[in-house]
Amino acid sequence: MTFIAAPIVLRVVLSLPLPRAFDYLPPTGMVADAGWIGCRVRVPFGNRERIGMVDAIGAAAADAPDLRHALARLDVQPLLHGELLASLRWLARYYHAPLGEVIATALPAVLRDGEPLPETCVHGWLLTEAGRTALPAMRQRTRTRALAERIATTAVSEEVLGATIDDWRAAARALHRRGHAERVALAGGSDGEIAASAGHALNAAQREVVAVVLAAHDRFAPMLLEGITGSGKTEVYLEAIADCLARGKQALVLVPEIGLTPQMLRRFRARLGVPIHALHSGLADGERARAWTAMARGEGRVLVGTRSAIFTPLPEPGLIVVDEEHDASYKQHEGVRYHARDLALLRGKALAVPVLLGSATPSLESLQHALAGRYTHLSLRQRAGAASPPQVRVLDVRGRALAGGLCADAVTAIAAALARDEQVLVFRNRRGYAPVLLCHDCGWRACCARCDAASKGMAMTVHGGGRTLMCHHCGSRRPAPRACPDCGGLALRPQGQGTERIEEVLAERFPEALLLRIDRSTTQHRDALEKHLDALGDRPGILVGTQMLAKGHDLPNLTLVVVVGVDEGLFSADFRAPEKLAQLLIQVAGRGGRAGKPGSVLLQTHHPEHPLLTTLLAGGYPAFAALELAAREAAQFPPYGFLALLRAEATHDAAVQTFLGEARDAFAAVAGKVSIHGPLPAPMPRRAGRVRAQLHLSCPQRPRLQAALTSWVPRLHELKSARKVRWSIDVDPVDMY
DNA sequence: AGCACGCCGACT
DNA sequence: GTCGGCGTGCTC
Repeated sequence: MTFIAAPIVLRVVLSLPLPRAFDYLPPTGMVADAGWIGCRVRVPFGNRERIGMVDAIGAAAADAPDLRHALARLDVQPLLHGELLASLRWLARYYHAPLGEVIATALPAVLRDGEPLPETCVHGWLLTEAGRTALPAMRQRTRTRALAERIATTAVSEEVLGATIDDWRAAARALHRRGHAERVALAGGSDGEIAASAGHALNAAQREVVAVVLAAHDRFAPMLLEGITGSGKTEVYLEAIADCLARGKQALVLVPEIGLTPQMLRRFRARLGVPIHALHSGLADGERARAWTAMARGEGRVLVGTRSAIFTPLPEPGLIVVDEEHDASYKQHEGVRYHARDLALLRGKALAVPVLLGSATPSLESLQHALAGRYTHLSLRQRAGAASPPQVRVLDVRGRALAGGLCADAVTAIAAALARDEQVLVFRNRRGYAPVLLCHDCGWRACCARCDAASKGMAMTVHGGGRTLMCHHCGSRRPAPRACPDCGGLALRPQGQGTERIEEVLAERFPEALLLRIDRSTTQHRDALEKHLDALGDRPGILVGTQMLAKGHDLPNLTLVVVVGVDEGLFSADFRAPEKLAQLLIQVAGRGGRAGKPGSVLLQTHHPEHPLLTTLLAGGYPAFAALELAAREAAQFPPYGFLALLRAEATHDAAVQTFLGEARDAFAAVAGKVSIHGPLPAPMPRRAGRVRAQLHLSCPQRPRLQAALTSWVPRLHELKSARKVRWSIDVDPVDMY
């Protein structure tokens, strides 16, 4: 009897849109064991080489093709292991993305490309013997002298220098040239240069919240901290992190893209007295890898980062904080469409640590968990400072003349503010909403009869050059009316029309005023935004902008906010539009009126009596949220139902239709109780020449939706028509389009 | 995703 | 007579 042992092979995942692994023999002369799992390997792939990750080891399948050898093992110790690897596997299953793509998304670029772990030791600067001799003769009051004095007796880390001396690098170079200073390696993580400072004195409410947070350590404890603007949420985070550090644990802090500012990092550093590692899109690849590695080695104790920071290893986990947890930037909008806040909860559970979600305007998902008792619900309702809340006024624009989208009262108010040498923000709530048909005379808007009956309240959007109305939830169509069915007027127009000319109109009306436009095209990055706003300072002027202006950066001289496009949030094809509108209004209102000057907010609308508006104004966000949650429940929208989208995009409409049609046919076999709608055209064409459409899946039970997706997605990969389109699955979509 | 192989139009 | 269009198929 012959006994042939099947060779032990490496099951390797690669960064490919293929839902499978590839088998390789270990590099020549090596034997694979379980210790290889989570290590990177270089493998031949076709006629190229790629970096992959060992997902598993096992016996070669009997029908295996001729296997090739991996070329090299790149990690002695697994790069990914334990909780993080398990969480990534979960993520791949939940979002129905190939594990290789998930890993490529999770790893810093440098590591994904196969580079070794970077050096993480901290560098500092120290005066040389010659430098110490020369010090007394150095010119007083120069940066160079200040630096020399700082580093005369002990080395100071570059991080601390950066935080305390402006432009220290030039000074260091100057000293180095003369042989007066040298760069030295400090023991990793042992940067004792900054002393932790005591926190601000907390008020009673903050103390109470902190006590609850501190009591919840060493176990999974999801907490929602609902704190109005200026109530001191950050102080609570800092107390919790300080406590976490005192217990010898690491803390991970997620912030929205706009929220990670140098000021914020300085504040953390000063309060906590340890180096703060930062991770955000503005960082060079090498720096990102260094921060990741420092945390992985346990040298880094606190990491503050944006969305992708949720993939940082935490060998000594103590706490995860998600600031502004409702922020849409936590959801990835391409590739693996994960939600960092949801992953924070997943990891917190796996790591058995508290997860602190904070927001002035929590997402309805998180709020619902808190109200149902699944999250500890904490609130801070008083402003720490003395600023009084702004006065909000609704401007009914029905039948009123609009110039570039602004009504006369708004223009008058702007003129008055400018006359007082104050600043004005004209905020456009235009986030790519599809145009809903609206009667300017009476406020009537086109609604889907079918979906309205199901209490979904879906607005219909204008298609076919204004001739057709379409519901983007159920797909039904009907011709657009010529006259308003309610008032018989002829002022039907797509909402939002006309606001494109806001700046022109403002420039004509206020030729003397400083006019600053802030949007994606003028302000690519938040640094540019900060610079624009710094340059503006306190000078009187008008800011025109969208989302970007809603938060951050104090503008003490801003006293008037005019909001245009409120109706887009009230009536939209996106069921999340009201929630986003309410969050924006609260945030924008928070921008006006500081330092004793009362602010005012003007809301232009055709629906001054809309319950969402009146509830928001009378009862604030909590009252609004209660109302909106009830509507979501009636319509079985999240968080009471669960959604997934199959998105497809191509240059030819036929390719998209064919693919989605076949996908829909394939779905019939796996549907169970999951409903499917579509193909629905995406109402906002992203780029000319490309067509986008999607299938909507929904189900009141998450497991059923997941089960259907699990059987369905592999079939999608096999569809021939799939190769002619770009497609992706979006589980728990945030933006419907 | 890349990349190769494979059959049909305008060019040195 | 070739260069090259992107359709289809594969990658351990």
